[in-house]
Amino acid sequence: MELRWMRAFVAVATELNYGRAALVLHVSQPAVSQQIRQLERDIGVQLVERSSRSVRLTMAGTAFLPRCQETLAGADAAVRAARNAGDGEHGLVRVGFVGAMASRGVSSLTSTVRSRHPGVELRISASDHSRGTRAVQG
Amino acid sequence: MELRWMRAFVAVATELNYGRAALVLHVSQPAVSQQIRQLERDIGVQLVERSSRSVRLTMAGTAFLPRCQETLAGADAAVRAARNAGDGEHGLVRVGFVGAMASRGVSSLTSTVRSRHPGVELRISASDHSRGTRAVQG
DNA sequence: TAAAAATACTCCATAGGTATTTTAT
DNA sequence: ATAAAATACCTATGGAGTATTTTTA
Repeated sequence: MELRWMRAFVAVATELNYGRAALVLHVSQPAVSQQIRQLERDIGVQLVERSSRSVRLTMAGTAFLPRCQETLAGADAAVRAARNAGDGEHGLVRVGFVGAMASRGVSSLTSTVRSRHPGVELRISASDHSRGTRAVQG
Repeated sequence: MELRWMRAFVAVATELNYGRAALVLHVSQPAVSQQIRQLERDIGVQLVERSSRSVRLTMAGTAFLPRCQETLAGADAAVRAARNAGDGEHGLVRVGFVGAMASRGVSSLTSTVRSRHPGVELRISASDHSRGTRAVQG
């Protein structure tokens, strides 16, 4: 099963017309024909009843449609969730250390942070006096 | 977004090891690498933090995983629903008509039934006497 | 006969495989 | 030194396009 085929099926089921479905999907009409055939081959069940004059859904197609839409919506939600969680995972973080702190495992810590948050620019500065050292995010 | 990539991601997130994920997916290890890279390119966010010694999920990957599993489960459910609805849409149906019934729009009716339920073998018989005419499904 | 889907074919992109290299422990 | 992922490269399958044919209302 591939989402491409599901998208094609939803377009066809919605438009009930391969040509219009093709326009919606921004592909050619034969491409839609092929996608539906592959989908049907994959499932092993005919979903669309075609003639040169009308397109209808079979019972299987009717049962498939809402689940298909749910799945596509779920995929979109998954992508949004990932992008959303990824936001904030970039920018600049400045970190300052004072005195002996600077030599105690800082480098392994920074390499860990750098590999785990590769989009974040991390700037480390060691200093004897706390003046001028600060952490800024964004 | 394609389900293939989601399947690869779930395998990697589960195994936390590209080689084992490849075994689960029945593909080679470089294929898994490529699928994850395509997935990340598609989403535009890094999902997996790799080194030659460890595989971890980023925050985005952690957020993506459960939604991904839901989506894959949804796709399976959609396929099952279609197959289930398709069941019973095959077999043999014998239909008999008596007298004038046989000539009143039967052929258009049968052609409609045949196109809408292509897996069903439909046998029509016209008869003057009702003896021997019956409907059987299965 | 006209509108719409299927078919035939061609081309390109993507998927996947093997061999090898890089990297981190 | 070793185990694991990345890279390079090659091949093949699938996807998509154009042109054409078939079908049915």
